[in-house]
Amino acid sequence: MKAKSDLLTANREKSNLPLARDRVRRATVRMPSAERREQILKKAFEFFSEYGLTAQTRALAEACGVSQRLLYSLFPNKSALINAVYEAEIAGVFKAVWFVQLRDRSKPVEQRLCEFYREYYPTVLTRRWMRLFLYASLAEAEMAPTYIASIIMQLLETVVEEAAHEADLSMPQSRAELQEIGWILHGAVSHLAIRRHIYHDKTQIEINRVITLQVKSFLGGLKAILSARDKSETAGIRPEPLATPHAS
Amino acid sequence: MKAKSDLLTANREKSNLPLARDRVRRATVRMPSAERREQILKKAFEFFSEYGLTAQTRALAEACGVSQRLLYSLFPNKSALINAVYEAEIAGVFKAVWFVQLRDRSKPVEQRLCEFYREYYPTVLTRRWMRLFLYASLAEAEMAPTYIASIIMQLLETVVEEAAHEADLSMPQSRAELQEIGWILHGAVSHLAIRRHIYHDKTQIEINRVITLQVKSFLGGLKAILSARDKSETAGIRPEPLATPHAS
DNA sequence: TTTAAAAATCGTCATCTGACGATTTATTCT
DNA sequence: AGAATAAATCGTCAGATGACGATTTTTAAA
Repeated sequence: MKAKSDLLTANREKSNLPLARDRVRRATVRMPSAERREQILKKAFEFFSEYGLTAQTRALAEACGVSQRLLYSLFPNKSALINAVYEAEIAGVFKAVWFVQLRDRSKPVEQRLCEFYREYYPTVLTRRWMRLFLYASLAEAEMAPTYIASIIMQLLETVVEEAAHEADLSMPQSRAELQEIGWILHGAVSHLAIRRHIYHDKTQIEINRVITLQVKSFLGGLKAILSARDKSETAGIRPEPLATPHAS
Repeated sequence: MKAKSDLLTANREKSNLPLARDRVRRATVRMPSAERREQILKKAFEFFSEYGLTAQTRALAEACGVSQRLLYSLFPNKSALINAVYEAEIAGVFKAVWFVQLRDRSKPVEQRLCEFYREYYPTVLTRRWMRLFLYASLAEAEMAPTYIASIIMQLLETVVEEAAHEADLSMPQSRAELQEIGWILHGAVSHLAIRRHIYHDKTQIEINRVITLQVKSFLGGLKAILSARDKSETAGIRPEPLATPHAS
């Protein structure tokens, strides 16, 4: 057998010989190109996130119930198609309101963080999003950094600033350190998504419960790595070398 | 151009026409098959972790300086080759001593955890290890769970047990919850590796510094999610419903 | 030095795969 | 209804790509 072991590729399982008659069901209805384009992008998102960026256009076309050639009428090439999917489904899902909600000091930070991650997790860190993001990051060097640089960095700063403010802790000395601290929580939540969606972790504990644990742990831990705030300053990064002393 | 955009595949960059003469340097020295096998496995590790499991055997052979056919004399097929790599380079790198060191109560847990992760990170969570692990996890469902189930679970329990013991905190009610708590730290460190090796994070903060922050944060946060220990018990999971109360 | 076993390569097959010119089929406009 | 336009498919090309039988080359034993 010329198998190729499904470990390596992700072709349609359709080994059933495509006899001339009874041909594969193709586009039954004619759509305006823009609409069909959207439909294909949607399917492509599912498809590539499941089988990887190296999965074949023929298989995608089949999944769309459309001829492979049509893909090339709507997109100049495979790479452009993938980029379009990435643009639509990866880069554009973060909601701007989240920043507002995270800064709403009428609620305690713990609540704000829990609420945020309980929405962020099922909205952004879905199986499809995670997988496509990882496939893209592994293959291409630019995609992940773009998303992270433009959005996550801002998020990390907001989270740490709000948490530090409420606990009366001084902000980290440098922006880099601030980000690493923000990543402690954001990384834990992201890794939770990776475990569940990529590593197929079977843990049954409810997501919201886990997020609560992570948020509580983060807020509690913050006191151990940031020094108490010297009354005066309000927010913003002060290049004050208070620093966290190295340990051991 | 029939490009295929290097986003999608990972063929040798050798577009330079392989003129008949001046042919590619091939195995100059004859090796006993076992030795050559090892050499190929080593290269294959670099190769597949860099370009993904779908990268081509011809390119691998070239990287090895060996004919493609030889690969098939040493391994029954590509899939078996990949499994051999995974077995050797992914599954077998965890050092048993680490468990002993983590349980050495003559040192404070913070020190033990820092020392452990400062060794675990550069030993296990290397660029190659991470990338191959992810490629394999994305493609195959069994690989990650095997590693995680057999080793990491045990690690998580050790970490939480040691940390809880030193801080006089009661152990979590269930094994599942214990693991989720252990993942807070382990996930943060793992995600750090993902950021640096997969997302190409440019942060310049030294790894050991970050690990210190994460360990401190974890230990500090533990007090916020585990209740103080009722004097008596020593260790091991007690199915005592002390539990961490749900929040918000 | 001869010779046999092992190591390594050559050459090739069958299929896969991205790409796209040519053609057909459906829809809309007059 | 007939023509023009857009939607979709057919069929195919050229280069990949896993696999492997046949052959050559090296090494070491006799």
